[in-house]
Amino acid sequence: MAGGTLPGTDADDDDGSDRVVFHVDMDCFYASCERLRRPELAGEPLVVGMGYEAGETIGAVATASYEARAHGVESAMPISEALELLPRRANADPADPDAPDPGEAGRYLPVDLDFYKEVAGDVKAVLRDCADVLREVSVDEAYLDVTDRTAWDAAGTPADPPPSAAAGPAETRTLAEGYARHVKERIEREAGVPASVGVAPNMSTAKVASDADKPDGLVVVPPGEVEPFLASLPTAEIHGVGPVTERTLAEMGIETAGDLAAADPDRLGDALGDRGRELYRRARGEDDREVTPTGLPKSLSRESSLSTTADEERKRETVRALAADVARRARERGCLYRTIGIKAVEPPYEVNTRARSLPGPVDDPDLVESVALDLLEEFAGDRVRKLGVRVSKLDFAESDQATLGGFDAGGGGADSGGDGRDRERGSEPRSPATDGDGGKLTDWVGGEPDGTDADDGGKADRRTADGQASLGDWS
DNA sequence: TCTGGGGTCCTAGGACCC
DNA sequence: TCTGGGGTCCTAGGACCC
Repeated sequence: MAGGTLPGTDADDDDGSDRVVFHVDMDCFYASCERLRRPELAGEPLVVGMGYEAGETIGAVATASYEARAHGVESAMPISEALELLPRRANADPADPDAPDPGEAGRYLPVDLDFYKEVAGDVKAVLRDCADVLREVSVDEAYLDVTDRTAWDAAGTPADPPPSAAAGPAETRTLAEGYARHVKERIEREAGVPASVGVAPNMSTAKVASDADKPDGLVVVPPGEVEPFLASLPTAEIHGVGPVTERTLAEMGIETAGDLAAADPDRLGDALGDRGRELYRRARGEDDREVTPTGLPKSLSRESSLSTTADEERKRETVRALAADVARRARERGCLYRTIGIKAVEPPYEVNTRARSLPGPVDDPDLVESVALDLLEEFAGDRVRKLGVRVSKLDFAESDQATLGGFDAGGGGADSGGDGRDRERGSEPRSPATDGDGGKLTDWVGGEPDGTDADDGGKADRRTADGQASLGDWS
């Protein structure tokens, strides 16, 4: 075992393993990044909108600074609604008596993900340096297993008065708390953005802890205090409880994590399936998931909203663009895909998905387009408000190392983790369509959505409805 | 809350195979 | 021809997360 650095870190745990898990959660990350490069925005209400363009009212709130949240602006809120709560500061003209009060106005900026990824790269560098196992959940969130770097032992000398931030009995400060503070301060110093850190013996509790005192929080939940820490929280605070589950639980009389922990697991299982039993365990602080490094993606997709339309050419044009983009990203990341799908959202908000699997993995932009367009045919004549294209059943085995980590070298770099390491190299260098067994192309290119044409011995009449595009690659 | 974009995982039914 | 059960793969939808 690598470095049982501290006395008592290794095998003294009674209940199997007292791991030390950190959950690091950047505070309103996009807003913090904007302030990093525009310090004059500090202290001002700031809204970062996705799908937003300067001066427009379209899009949704990706991140609101805490100052903006004080005005009621929330994540995912339409920009138009946010603007009613918090007018644009640009409109606050002191000379105009009708203009909003500058003190009651905020800044609105569009999302600049490439820049945020650069900053996230700095954060990631600190985290990698501080932990043996790092799982990046998203651009602004990660789990660290630091069991081998610190411990739950009480910190030695109570040199200074407890900073009071940590939950739990302040008098029992632990080495883990000190280490978390160190990590937090390094992030702030080296990346220039604030983070909240939750410290606990497992992932799900650490997650809740990082959320418990945002922003700039540090909440430590030692092994013995997990259940009491969780007990008073509303069920929605438990990771995995969304609006639907929250309602279901409430109907069962379960309002808090404490209620959940005391509920009958079989009853939860009946109501919610395996998830119910899992949530029961989490509410009790039981979570033995290992912190594992971020893996490679399982799917890649693009979608975009349209003003509701039934215009066929408009829909097809949108799908073509989305398909091209998805295919390009797949190629950049050096992955093949075996399933191509679309999403069509009809008003008011009916989500439809259709997908078709291929005989073997491919990297073929033309095929993505033709299959996506073909799947779209089913919605001919329907009004849609959003369209999407997705590839899945990804296969990185054949990818050349060069492109694997190669999300554009420059600004965009530092993409989410999973830089292609590990991965049982699948022995056979698979090339597109090797195991394709030739026939039945019509099953997935051109032709009717399904089943028709009884595939008569797979004669593969290579000229199909409209899928001529890339069949060549396959025969 | 009339809803932006990129993901993950789970469930359920059907096809197909043995 | 009737029939059981198990396993796998596929598609579609749903809930959830950030």
